[in-house]
Amino acid sequence: MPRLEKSDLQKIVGARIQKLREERGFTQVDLAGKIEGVFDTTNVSRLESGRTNPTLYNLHRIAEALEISLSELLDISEE
Amino acid sequence: MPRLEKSDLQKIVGARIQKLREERGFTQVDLAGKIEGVFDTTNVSRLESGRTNPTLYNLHRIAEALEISLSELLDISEE
DNA sequence: TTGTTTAATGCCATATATGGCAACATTGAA
DNA sequence: TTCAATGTTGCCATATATGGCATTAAACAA
Repeated sequence: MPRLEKSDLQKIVGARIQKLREERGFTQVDLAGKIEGVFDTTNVSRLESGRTNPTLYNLHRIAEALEISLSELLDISEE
Repeated sequence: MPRLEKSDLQKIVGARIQKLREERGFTQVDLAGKIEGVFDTTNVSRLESGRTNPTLYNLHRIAEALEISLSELLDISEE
């Protein structure tokens, strides 16, 4: 399969975050609230829709809030 | 174990990149050259030393260059 | 209908990741 | 010694992630 472009990677990871969030019955506001420290709900929406290129630390904080490891959050081998 | 702070996470991931790079016998210049597109060697040094908070796409490109999955690159369960 | 919840989006300001280059120190080979 | 290779750091400019807020729209309930 071809190289994953930046925007495609963002979309895949964003869709994965959304799927994991919905599986837990969280709204975007819920998720932002569970994330350690400051995290704007606007950012949840942007990340889930793949509009931005998230940082390591934010991915880590999202994984924490979803109670999953960073490695599992970024396991996109099924995509 | 306590929450991982931002700078600690950066250091752990940076050390992991360095370890994987050295296992492959690459210099920082080699690694930067193997990364798809533009990637400055200065950035390799900064990321390995944990001074910056890398983005998803750059972590993906580094994983590609190291011929490892993104998920494996970020598997820090041993740290 | 009206009101609420949820999510997306536009805008702006700020913080910071990165590119790029120069300077420097260290190491080891010639 | 001199030279090259390697890595770090400081600096600056640019790109972009994020915070924060307002607006909009859809879905649904009262």
